[in-house]
Amino acid sequence: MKFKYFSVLPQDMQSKPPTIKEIARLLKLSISTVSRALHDHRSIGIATKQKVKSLAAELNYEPNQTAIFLQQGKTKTIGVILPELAEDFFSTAVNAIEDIAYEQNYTVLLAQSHDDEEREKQLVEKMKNHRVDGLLISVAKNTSSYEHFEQLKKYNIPIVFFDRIPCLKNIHFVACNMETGTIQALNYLIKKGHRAIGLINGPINLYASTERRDGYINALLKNRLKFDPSLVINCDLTKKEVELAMDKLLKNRRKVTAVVTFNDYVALYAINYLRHNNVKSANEIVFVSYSNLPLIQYMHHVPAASVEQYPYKQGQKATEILLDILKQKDEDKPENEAFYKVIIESNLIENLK
Amino acid sequence: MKFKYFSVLPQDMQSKPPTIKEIARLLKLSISTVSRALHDHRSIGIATKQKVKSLAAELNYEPNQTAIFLQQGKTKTIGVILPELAEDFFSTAVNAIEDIAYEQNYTVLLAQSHDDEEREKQLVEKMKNHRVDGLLISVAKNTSSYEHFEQLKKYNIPIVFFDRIPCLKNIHFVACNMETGTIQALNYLIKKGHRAIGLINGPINLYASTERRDGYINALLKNRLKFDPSLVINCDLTKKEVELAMDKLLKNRRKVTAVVTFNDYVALYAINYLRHNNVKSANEIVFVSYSNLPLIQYMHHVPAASVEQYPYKQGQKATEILLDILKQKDEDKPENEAFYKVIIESNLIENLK
DNA sequence: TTAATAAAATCAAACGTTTGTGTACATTTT
DNA sequence: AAAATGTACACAAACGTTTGATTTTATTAA
Repeated sequence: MKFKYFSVLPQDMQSKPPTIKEIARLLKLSISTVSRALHDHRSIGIATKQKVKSLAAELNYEPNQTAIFLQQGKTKTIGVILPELAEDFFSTAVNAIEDIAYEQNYTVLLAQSHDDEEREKQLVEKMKNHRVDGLLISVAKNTSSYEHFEQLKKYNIPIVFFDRIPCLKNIHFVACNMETGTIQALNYLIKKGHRAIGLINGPINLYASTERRDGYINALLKNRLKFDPSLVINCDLTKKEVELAMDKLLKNRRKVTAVVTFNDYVALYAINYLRHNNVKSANEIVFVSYSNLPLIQYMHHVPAASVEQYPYKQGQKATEILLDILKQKDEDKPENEAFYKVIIESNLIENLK
Repeated sequence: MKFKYFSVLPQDMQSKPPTIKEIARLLKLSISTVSRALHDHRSIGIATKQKVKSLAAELNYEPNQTAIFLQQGKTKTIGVILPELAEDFFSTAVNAIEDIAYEQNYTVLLAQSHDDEEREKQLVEKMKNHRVDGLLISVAKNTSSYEHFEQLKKYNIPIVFFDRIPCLKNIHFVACNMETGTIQALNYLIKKGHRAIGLINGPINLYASTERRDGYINALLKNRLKFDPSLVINCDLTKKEVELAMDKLLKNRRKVTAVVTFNDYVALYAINYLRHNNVKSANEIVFVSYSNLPLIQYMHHVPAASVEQYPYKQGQKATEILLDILKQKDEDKPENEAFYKVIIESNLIENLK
């Protein structure tokens, strides 16, 4: 059982990674000297620096991050919690987050809430335990209470929300203004002659839903059309509810000729529903959606236009803000009580036929 | 500048998170007693345990993981490096990895190589510095040298490869046997009467490409058809090269009536290429691909069948193996020189029309 | 030569835990 | 009554760093 400890170690296997302690011992120097030598501290002689560095290289020394984390009280890690990686919007945002974070030597601790509030809470807890320096969150669509976020403030862990942001006053966030995009979408449809335009919207508690609704209403009013509430249907974005919503729209007393959908997935579900139920008007209904799935161009019935939400830009901006906050904390700047509130304008993009 | 340090702290803001040290001080106990009390150690009196626990709860104490990491020499974190999160195969695999890891109280450090060997190397380095307990990797498609993986062995960080595995002897891996699926695919096509079947394959250095090729050849031979090398084309899976490959197949002296593509994306690119170039035979060519993109059902020209590669199962299995290895290490089991080599059989799944 | 200065290196504490060992005191055994 | 056992706690080292304060050594100025 214990025999292996008596075996002569074959070169490097099994041997613990080298530490500055080890280097110090070998070179008959103090630990602090080694540490400072490796950091090019001015109070260390050039000759010593050389010796230390070359031995470090030879031993393949790598500083133990966990020790540094403890010592410095930070982990150089940012946590990211988002609903669903499989959604293109989020995986693109993650690309940006990773890019920026790595640039500044941060690591990314990623986790998915799968749109489950309970899991989201657990993840926040986990991130806190892991002592991430900061957190980037896009909240689950049915998250209704925000205490778990408040907790982090007590731990002095800054949060930057992006895209799916909670309705709270004092938070940092980056989001896309969906209202402008929605107005563009409606103007586009109205100009094409559509009058009965449906809106398959998301959950009522999402700010994104409110924005779409507001844009929808405002555009109608600006165009001197009256707003018919029965043409706006909220759903939880699942396939089933989308189909129900589409069905409701079809049964509306007015003949709906265009539908604006919360995102490309909703559009897909709706279009698919029409096809599979052989709805006669299937090809007559024009869709406009949000999000711009890259795969959309390969679909059989392509939405006429999509509102681009700039996921990369959002992820990028959110990360930059978070890192900026962290930097300010490092520099011990007086607690800045201002909140970053970045809003990116959405834009309608017509899809090539 | 320094004024704020004199201010009376408003309840909890700014104050450092509580530690067991703090609890010990308040309760006039030793640090070790507090630690043991929180761990329900048998040598601590029940009354003391009560006092400690209730104060801990009151102060909202949470153990500082970074300290524990250092003390225990492990981080309860597994690193995951994969090519591209946006690919559905990988995001599904990540779902499994997260699920299993969280179940066993591990955290996941995720990073994408974007199929860039250089970046992959940097990430491996980063993971090593972060002292992840183990690594899950699906290698970049153009990775040709494997020294960066060898390095980790010296650090005693186990690696489990999944799906995209390198051609190395002594490694743990989970992969899908693409040969069986490929044979099924060819049998399917041959039974339908196809004789000139093209194969748009991946990069030559990927094992997955070899498997597909082998399955392709074997199925032909078993069916007493002769193998025509000009019908097999390797490419790097980019849209451009796929189109080139498709073009080559069209120009082949034999009239290709079916094409097997490396994955659904390749199929999409190929099909799209046919459509956009108004190739007359576009609708006559039957496609069979791998991977089963969930969105495939919404495409205008759906591959007739797909070889399922079970990304969730692969991710799950790989994580289980890694955690198992870690557990064995914990229990100080004699270094087991056996390597896990799990192979999951792929299966052809016909797509509903 | 001696004091003052600069340069180079060391000491020791700290970060927050865990854990092996030591030590009181009370309780039981002989 | 002395010895053995058990209970409940404290002490201190360790994990690998960083860093303020201090000491040693070499260099320069007076």
